[in-house]
Amino acid sequence: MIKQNVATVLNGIINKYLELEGIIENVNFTIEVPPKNIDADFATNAAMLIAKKIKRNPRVVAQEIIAIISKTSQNIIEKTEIAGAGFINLHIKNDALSAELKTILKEKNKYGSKAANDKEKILVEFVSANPTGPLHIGHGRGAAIGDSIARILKHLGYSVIKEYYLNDVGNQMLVLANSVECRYRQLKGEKIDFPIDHYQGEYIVDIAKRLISEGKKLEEIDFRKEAVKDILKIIEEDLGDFEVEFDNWFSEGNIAVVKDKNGKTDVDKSCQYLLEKGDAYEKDDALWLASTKFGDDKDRVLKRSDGRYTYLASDVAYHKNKFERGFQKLIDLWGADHHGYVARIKACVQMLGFSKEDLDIVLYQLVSLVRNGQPVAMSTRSGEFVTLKSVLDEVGKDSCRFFFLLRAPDSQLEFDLELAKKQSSENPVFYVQYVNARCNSILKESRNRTDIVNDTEKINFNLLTSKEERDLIKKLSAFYDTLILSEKTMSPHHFTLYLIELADIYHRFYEKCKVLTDDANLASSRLKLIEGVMVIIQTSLGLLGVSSPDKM
RNA sequence: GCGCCCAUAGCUCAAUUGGAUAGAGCAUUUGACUACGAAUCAAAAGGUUAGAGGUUCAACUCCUCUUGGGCGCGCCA
Repeated sequence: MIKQNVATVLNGIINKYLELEGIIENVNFTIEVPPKNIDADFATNAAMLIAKKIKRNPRVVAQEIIAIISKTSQNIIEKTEIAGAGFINLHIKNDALSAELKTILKEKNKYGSKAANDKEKILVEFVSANPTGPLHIGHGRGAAIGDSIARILKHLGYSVIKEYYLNDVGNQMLVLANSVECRYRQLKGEKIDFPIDHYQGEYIVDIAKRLISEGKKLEEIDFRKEAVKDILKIIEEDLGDFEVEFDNWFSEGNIAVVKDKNGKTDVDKSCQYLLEKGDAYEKDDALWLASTKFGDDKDRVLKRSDGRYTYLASDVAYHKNKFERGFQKLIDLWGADHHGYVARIKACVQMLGFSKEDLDIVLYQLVSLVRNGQPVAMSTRSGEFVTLKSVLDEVGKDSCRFFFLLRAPDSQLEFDLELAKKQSSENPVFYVQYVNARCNSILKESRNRTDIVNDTEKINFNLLTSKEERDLIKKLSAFYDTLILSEKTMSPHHFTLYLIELADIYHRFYEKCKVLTDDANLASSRLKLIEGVMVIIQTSLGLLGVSSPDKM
């Protein structure tokens, strides 16, 4: 949070400066880590932005600002200089870095957290795969991203609920039920063809086999119920292996089937609501959503002329239900192939009286699997799709989750099974986990010494002055920046990149600075730095759902 | 035809949302283990950010067009 402290200080100074210049509006300046060739801890573009507003030379403005800094901010900022077109470069005092390290050691895995009190309630809905088969690898990416977003928001103090929306009614359920029934009949010796558009997977046969082994007779079987039961069990096991846990499973039946005392479902009522409000209308015997009012390409059907509702009608009722449960913010994770639905759902949200920002839709691109340079085909109905389970069994949970989170959700992900399996430097998961193992090894070794000081209060942090040590502390503090950035962009991939960079800086520190030196004071303070590294590595990996082994 | 996303080093991808000389990993070349783990480090090489215009003190980032790719456009889910 060093950056935030600097920001607070600079904000005060800039506002004061603006006041003197008679400028009322705010200036949205940035504080950044300068490129490697620049010798400074942070840099700000404030002077350039102000100069533009008041039409003066940016370097002159910068000069006036650093004059104020040197008068008022000596507790944090060691020195400043002007560079380039008018950047102000800032050098941070060692005391400020030490203080940050102490905070990390004190707060441990709560570092960067905020009090949970008056924060928003957020609902993150993800995976939500139809219960028609095991999860495939695309669902896995959604699971990894959704779960990680939830963990990040939780760490930031939000009250977060993770929900799985279960489409357990409707057309595909009939197909599913019929698929199982066909397999059942075939196993019983009937010569019937299995329809080409039905679910081909072996798991369908397994369900039929179970029903036969339990001695169930054809007439007494509810194939839909039996199939959903077994498949849900499979999905729950897959998610369990992936260490993704849901707080709530929301059945579509709740809103589409369950009726109140007037015989109305939630879907009936929300359609009625829209109709009365004028956001839905009847045409050609169907009920239409006037989504063009809120920027959609065309209006959409809610209820077909044959009286059946569309999927969209359920979705309206479902999102209404979410808001009614008291969530201020909804986050939906969808595969990118659903992007065409964004406009209409955002329209619904606004018709329900909320702002379109109250619903955040994170689209993630598909995963393309590669094995031996050959792309692996993925189709949910072909029967030869790649299940999440098969990938998990092959490469392990940690690699799998890390790889899914390696890229921004928006970019397509190439998942190389052979690479993810490698326990070598080619594999970034191991590169990061190795840091924790190395640190742990040093801690273990340090216990053989009697001259090490353990009490943080008695440590002399001013001994940590080398470039490597300073870089490491600054990077630990950037954990918070990464949290904020991940929240802002709804994208956990910043953490995988952060961890790789942190590991890089740690390994450089390791080469240059021997921790267990003969100098007991120096060794003690460096050990505290190691502890800080472990706190941040473990917390960060935790946010990604990846473990931090003590040894590898 | 219309809409959304994308195009960055040989490959897979970043770039703190408009900042300084565009960065990592892999692959290639060269060096470093009698110090806490070499699953590591140091160094070299690799780029007209698809192309052309525009806005800006500053553009991979914003705007327009062109080219090439992915996806979506049903009273399907």
